[in-house]
Amino acid sequence: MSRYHPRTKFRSGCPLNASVEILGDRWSLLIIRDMMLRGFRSYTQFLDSYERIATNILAHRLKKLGGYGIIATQQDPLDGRKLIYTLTEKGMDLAPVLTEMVLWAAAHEETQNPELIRQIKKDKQKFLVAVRQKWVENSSHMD
Amino acid sequence: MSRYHPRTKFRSGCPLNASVEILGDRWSLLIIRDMMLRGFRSYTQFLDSYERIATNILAHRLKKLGGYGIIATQQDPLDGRKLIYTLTEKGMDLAPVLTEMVLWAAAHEETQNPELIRQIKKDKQKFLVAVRQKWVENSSHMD
DNA sequence: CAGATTACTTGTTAACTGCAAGTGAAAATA
DNA sequence: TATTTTCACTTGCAGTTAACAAGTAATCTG
Repeated sequence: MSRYHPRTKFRSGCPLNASVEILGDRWSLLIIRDMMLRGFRSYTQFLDSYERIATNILAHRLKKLGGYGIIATQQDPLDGRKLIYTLTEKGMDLAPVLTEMVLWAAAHEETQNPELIRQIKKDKQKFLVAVRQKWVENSSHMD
Repeated sequence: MSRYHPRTKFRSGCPLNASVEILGDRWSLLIIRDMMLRGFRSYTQFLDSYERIATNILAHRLKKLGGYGIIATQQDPLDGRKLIYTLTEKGMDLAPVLTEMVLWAAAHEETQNPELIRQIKKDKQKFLVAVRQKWVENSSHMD
C-alpha cells in the first residue's frame, strides 16, 4: 500500500473529520469530478482540466487518492506509456457529496454550467443513478 | 466587506470548484459542524473542539467564512468581551453537504458517533428538518 | 531513427500551517 | 479598588505545502 495513506489515525473519530482529512483540499474533489462527470481517465486529461492543477500536485493527489482506495490504476493495454485511472466503488460513493456541493454553490455563488444544475434539480435521484450507471458500463468492459 | 472574501473570481465557473475554493481546507467544515450540530457560538468553544485548531487559523477561517456570508457575528449583550458567531441561511444550507460527507466516511472509514449515523440513516430528511428547526429556534430569540 | 507524447520527478520560490507567546479590553474575584 | 482571569484575538517563527518552471525515462509515431 502507498505511503500516502497515513498509518496515523485521524485527529478525531468524527466521520466528518475523516472526510475532511481525506478530501479537504483544493484539488482532490475536482479530480474526482473529472473522473465521475467528464469521464477523464489519464494524467494529461487531468492536467488539461479547467482549473490548471500543477503537475507535481496532481501526482501527489493521485497517490493519496489511490492510497485511500478512492481511485485505482491500471496499464493501458493499447499504449504502454499510459495509465488508466478509474474510480473505485468507494470513489463512486462520493457522488452524493459532489452533488450537494454543486447545488449549494449554484444556489449561493455565481457559477456556470446551468444544464448540469437543471438536471440535478429536476431529479436528483435519477441523476445519481445515471452517473453510477455510466460508471458501471465503463468498468464492465474494462477487464 | 472583509478582505477575506477575494475579489478575484474563481479558477473556473464550475459550481463544484466554487464550493472547493470556499470550503476546501482542513478546518472550515469542522467549524460549521460545531455550529450546526453542537450549537457552538464562541471562539473559545471552537478552540476547545475535538481536533484542536490553532488560534491563528481559527481567526483566519472565521473571517473567511464571514466574508463569504456563511457565518455572522454579533456582540454578546451580556458580556462585552464575547462575540457570538451564528450560521447564516447560506451556512445552514450546507447541512446536506455535511450529511453526505458523514455518511460517506461512516461507510468507508473507521469512525465514531454511531448514534449520529444511525439517526441520519434512519430518516435523512427528518434529520435535516430537525437540524434546521434547531437553528431557527436559536436565531429567533436572538434579536 | 527523429521527434513527439506520457507520466511523472526535481529544483526553487512563495504561500500557508501550526505552535508558542503576547496583547488589550472587559469581567470576575479578593 | 486592585488583582486576576477570561475572551478574542495578533505576532513571530519554524516547518510544511503549493505553485511554477524545467527536466527525464519510457514509449509511440512518422
